[in-house]
Amino acid sequence: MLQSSRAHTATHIARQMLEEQIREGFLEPGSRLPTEPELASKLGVSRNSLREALRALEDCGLVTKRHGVGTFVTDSRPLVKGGLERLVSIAEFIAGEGRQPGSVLVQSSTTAASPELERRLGLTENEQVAVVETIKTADSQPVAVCIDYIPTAYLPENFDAGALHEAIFEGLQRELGIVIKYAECQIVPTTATAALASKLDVSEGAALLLLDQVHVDDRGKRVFHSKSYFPSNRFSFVVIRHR
Amino acid sequence: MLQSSRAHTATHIARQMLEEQIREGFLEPGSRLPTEPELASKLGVSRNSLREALRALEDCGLVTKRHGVGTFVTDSRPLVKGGLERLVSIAEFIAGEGRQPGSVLVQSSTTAASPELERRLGLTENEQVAVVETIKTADSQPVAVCIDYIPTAYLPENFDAGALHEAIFEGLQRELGIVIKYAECQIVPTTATAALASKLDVSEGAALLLLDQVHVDDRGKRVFHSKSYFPSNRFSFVVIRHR
DNA sequence: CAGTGGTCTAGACCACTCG
DNA sequence: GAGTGGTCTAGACCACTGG
Repeated sequence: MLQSSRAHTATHIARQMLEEQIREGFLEPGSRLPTEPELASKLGVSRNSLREALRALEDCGLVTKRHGVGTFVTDSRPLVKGGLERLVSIAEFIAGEGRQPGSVLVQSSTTAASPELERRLGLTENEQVAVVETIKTADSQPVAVCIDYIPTAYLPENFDAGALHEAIFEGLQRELGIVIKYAECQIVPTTATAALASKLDVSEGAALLLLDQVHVDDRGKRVFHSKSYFPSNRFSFVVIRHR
Repeated sequence: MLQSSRAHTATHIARQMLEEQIREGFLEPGSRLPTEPELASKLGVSRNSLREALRALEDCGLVTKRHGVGTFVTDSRPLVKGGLERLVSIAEFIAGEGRQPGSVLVQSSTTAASPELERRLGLTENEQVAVVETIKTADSQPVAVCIDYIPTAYLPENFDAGALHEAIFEGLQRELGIVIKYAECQIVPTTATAALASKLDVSEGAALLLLDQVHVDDRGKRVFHSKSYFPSNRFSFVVIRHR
């Protein structure tokens, strides 16, 4: 019996075994799984743990439950690409697509927060924010322009916010102990201004996707704001919408 | 003790009581909740049920948990508007914003499925699809153009697919017993063609958001495809992205 | 080390679906 | 009515955090 590096928990064990059997094709798409009590005893876990595992698989779209009927292996292929529900950095996103991520610093400065920023981040008046603008690349090709707005109040004296540009999540955690837990992401279609067009190597007026995000830490504090611009044809974002 | 209409389950009871106390301000933002065993006994439910309730509240962003520390009332305001993770019809979405939804049928016809459609819906060759195009309105103002593609194989002989245009989810369920469970939604920024511009009353080249969706039923079958176009300034979509 | 949330178990009963 | 998933309970132990 293979043991994976970590993940001893009963739920993980059940999830892994089921997922493997489904992905390897031992369980036919469309076929019914054994009943929950049966499966639980077969896998040597409690029914509760099994149910947690099944829930995870259902979230990934691998199985479908029907109350009073049974649990079935989903018979449509996975298909899913992006998965916007998960908050990952652009670099992680690019790496996940099998390409080489890069980041070019365009500018790093400090200005007064706009009223809009004050509202979004819950700042008091007259606060300063560090503004860090970068171009993200995949295999050296520009794929996104990202502008981060970080209140200087959170940063140490004379801290160079530009140093965070390559990996802001990791940087905040390592340098400042701030753990980003989720982002509220507003999805806005827009068109390329001349400035954005030249940075992204698209024509002016081309369709862009703007992800306008407020990042919140594990204490519920809104830590920073970011705007990321993606050309429509160079990235594909997907969300699974449940009824 | 108030009883709400339905929702007797222990989890729902716990969730409601906590949510009420948070929203009414009896629990200060940022304050710590009692420990789970305490809360569970106070609310008269098992710790397991309480934990399910807390998980739901965490998903809504009302509370935040920190392992080994406690559970806290999130201190940022809710802010959330759209919530793209939930699959709701455009009419429901509009009604949820407090406006009057409407639907105008533009055309209803039948054609051969494109290769792209065949791939997305897993069709065999030479299948026919019903194409239903509508303009969705909010308080009589156009806010979206929606085109649905439904394989005729799923429809009864001589069924008028145009009849579904007002409420396709309900129609499919009532007429055909098909229950849509989720959609795989691709998010695509685009610009208005002349045809779309006139229907949406925006200028040509204006930024639009296209939600390109494949709808899947409770058996994992991909039932129909839809494309919905929204002007950027008339709708706002939000996703909560968790790390 | 004490206190917290995270996970697990075994057993019970409820709610839904379908023949 | 038989069989399925949905929910609940009580009690136990594990894993993390912070003083």
